[in-house]
Amino acid sequence: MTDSTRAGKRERLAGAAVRVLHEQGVEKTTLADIARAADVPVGNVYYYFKTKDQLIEAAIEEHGHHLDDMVEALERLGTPQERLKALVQGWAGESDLTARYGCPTGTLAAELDKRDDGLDRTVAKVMGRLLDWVEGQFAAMGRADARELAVALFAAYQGAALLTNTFRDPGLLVTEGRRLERWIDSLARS
Amino acid sequence: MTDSTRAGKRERLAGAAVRVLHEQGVEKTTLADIARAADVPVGNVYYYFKTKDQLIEAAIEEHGHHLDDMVEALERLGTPQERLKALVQGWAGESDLTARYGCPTGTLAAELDKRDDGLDRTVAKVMGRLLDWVEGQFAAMGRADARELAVALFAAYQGAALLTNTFRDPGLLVTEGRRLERWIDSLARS
DNA sequence: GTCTATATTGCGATAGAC
DNA sequence: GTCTATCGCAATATAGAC
Repeated sequence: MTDSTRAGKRERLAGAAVRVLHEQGVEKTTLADIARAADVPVGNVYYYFKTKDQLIEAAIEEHGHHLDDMVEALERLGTPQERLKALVQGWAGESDLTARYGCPTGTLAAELDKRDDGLDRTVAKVMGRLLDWVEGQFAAMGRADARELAVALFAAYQGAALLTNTFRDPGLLVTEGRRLERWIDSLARS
Repeated sequence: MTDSTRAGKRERLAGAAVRVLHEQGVEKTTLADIARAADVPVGNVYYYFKTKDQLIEAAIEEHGHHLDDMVEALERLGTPQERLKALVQGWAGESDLTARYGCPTGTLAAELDKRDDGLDRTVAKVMGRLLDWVEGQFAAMGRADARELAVALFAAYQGAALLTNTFRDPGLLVTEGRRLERWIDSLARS
């Protein structure tokens, strides 16, 4: 195992793809862009991934693992409302990156929907896992309408991320985050 | 003026572009796709638009006029909360189309952000006009935090449209629409 | 297993006939 | 003004040398 294969080129490519796809979007990103970011020769990509679609799929799953790790960290907090508010604070903490490139999950979902391949189903699954977890938190708060609340919270973030990106204004996401925290508190009290 | 130039090929092209760009996305749409939809020969497009970007720009402005017309119709309603609720109902009424292709404005904004040209600023202006109008309605309701509320309402819709599209479930937008209507009512009463 | 050189394709854009 | 034929380029994918 030489130094150049350290960490595995396949993993390097998938990891670089997550970053570059977020910054440039799926359509504007070439295999050369990802290969350069991963420090792997262009033609070599096809040894690890048969098609561009397979590399994108690996990137989506890698991104899904990031989200799973985040959820795992949130689980350590004491109450559901603390966990949800920490989730919102995490989103607000990425407001600068979001202003530049949008929400990684949301932009991916929007773009992949326009393609013929089935990759939009893959992002939908990743997004669905996080949405289910949010629903679980509201359910733990004793809310019968947990699903509807989960959709509302997640949609509020996704929309705020889109506006933040469109108007290049990180403050929008921060302000909306504070509003959502107050909203979560109000639900916990009722 | 022959029959084939009726309505103007330039207008036909811009109008067809609005539809096709919504359905297929900017990147997947070729000039040939738009020309076919407008029933205009491919090469002829360049007589009316010097570049693909200019055609997209014309499509954005055409879409902006649609939104302006919608706002004009809403203006005829008696109270700000009626106008805002009618806006939400209009969004919910497009839930099937939204499940298939997403919000026309939001998907356009997300995609154009990834491009080098300045077209993302053009969509931002169009979206900004609608956002300003919503803000004006909340202000007319006597709310000092009108801007924040406008962002919250618009973001809630944009996010719900994204989830509706991602999960291919029109019901999400309908349910979220009802929640937003109750929210508007609660603001009017306070 | 790794990398280079090249085949292939599809699209934006242009030249120029009518 | 309208349309056809084609150029040029960029990007995916492959063949095959090392």
